Amino acid sequence: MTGEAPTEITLLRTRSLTSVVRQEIERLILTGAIEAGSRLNEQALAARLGVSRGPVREAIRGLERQGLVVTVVNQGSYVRKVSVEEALELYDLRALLTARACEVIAAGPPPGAEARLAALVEEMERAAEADDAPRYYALNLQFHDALMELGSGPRAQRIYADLGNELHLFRRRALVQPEKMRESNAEHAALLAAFRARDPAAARAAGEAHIRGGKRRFAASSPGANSTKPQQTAPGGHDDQESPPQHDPPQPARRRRR
Amino acid sequence: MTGEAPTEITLLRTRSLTSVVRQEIERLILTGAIEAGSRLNEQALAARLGVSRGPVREAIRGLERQGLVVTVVNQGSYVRKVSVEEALELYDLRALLTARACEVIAAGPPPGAEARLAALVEEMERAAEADDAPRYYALNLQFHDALMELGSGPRAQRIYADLGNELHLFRRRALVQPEKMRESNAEHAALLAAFRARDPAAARAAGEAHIRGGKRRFAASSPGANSTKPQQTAPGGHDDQESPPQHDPPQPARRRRR
DNA sequence: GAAGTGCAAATCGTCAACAGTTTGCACCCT
DNA sequence: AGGGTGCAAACTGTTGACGATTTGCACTTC
Repeated sequence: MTGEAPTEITLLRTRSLTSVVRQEIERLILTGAIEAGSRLNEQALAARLGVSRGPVREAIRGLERQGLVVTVVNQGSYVRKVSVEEALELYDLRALLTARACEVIAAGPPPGAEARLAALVEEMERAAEADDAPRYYALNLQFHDALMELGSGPRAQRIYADLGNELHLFRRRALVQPEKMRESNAEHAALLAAFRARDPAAARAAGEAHIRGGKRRFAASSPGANSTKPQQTAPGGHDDQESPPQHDPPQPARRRRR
Repeated sequence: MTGEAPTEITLLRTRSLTSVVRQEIERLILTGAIEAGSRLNEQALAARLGVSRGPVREAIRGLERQGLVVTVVNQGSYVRKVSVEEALELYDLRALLTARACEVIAAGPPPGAEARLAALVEEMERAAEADDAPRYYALNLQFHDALMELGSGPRAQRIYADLGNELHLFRRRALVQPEKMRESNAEHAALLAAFRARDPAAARAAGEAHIRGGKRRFAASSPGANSTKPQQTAPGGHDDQESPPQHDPPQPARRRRR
């Protein structure tokens, strides 16, 4: 062919296959196409993506470090299952980062920051009135991303994003309920007011309160918070430093075929 | 069995080769044996560790996600070089996490926590008086790890550890100066006092102040904070999402042989 | 003499294959 | 009939090899 468009082949020149594969697997996990707790079959994934097992394995290692999957030695990799306790900690950490970002923004907001945030709050208001939960959800995401972008460095933003992804793994993300949207957006408005007042302490408090509110709403909608033990968490304490006395079958999720 | 000691062979049964390789490469990087900015030669590493290139590549992917190395497509992986700006952000984030941990500890210290921390401060005091910087450094590390362990969840601890590792990449860690040790340990003592007083707010402030003090001491000892641009940082904004208009040779660190 | 061009070596990215381990079913024994 | 054992298939872990790209030196040319 003479006039080749930027097809897949062309993309491979500027981006490693491993990178593409990881992004795709990550997408599959986050959208729930792979569902938490299930096994990642390497050759099945390789076949599905039309590549060899090498890139797939490398991609999985990255995901492992990212906290999305856990791997058992001669057994395979599983999509990580976050327990209630872990999810709550994730909320706490996000609260910490958000609060800090809000503090910074209030101390010296970049030009256009307030207008941008105000516009988002405005749109969320309309979405809430229309009971358009998906739209509210998307806007809310944008709002928080903007918060982190305006008030944090790149490293903090990445941590925040990673925490968000991990949170997705908590058995089917709790959907926002229509009623909660107004409550949530009221907190957004309070945050905005603190920004306008140039009050860092108030902004920090409002930011933390907002995420804690989200945590509370999350905990309330959590399905009973199944009292089973945290069961399958990250292998070692640090990551994989040493794990001598610990070897429990990740879960009885059977291999399905044969 | 006849009584075989846990030799290398035995270890391979319980721990993937990739895991061992990654830990080793990480050690090489953190101890400075590989020095920041230099290239990671895959087959050289493979030969050195006595394995094939596969595990080495997988290990590098993990390190990449961890933020210790950056990879350019058809060129190779480099030990990441953190700029002054990035190092300062890392300090900020550690301050955030430490402050939170201190707050939690002061709110309800686990049994034995205060005694454990007090003992460490005591030892650091003696090390400072003896001008034993290496020992002080090690004890200080223990102290902060203990802080995180006592006042944070596992996820926060891992983030903290990762940030610490990244900080090691800032061109030859600034050594603690004899004089600074007393200053630093005084802050430790203040923290301890806040714990004993069960004053979360004071503990939080003291914790944050301490890390900020460390940041200040670090910035002061920073070699001029070379005013060159951040040059080689993480490729894309988020990680590797998309990086179309960016392709600068990581650095003119030449390939050395031929 | 300096800049541009071409070639060859080194190295990365990817693939296919081999060995070891785990797993699940079927069979056998009690 | 219930439980234990053995075997075979599937899958992971690792290796070696091939093709593609980059890079640095040498040569040519202005």
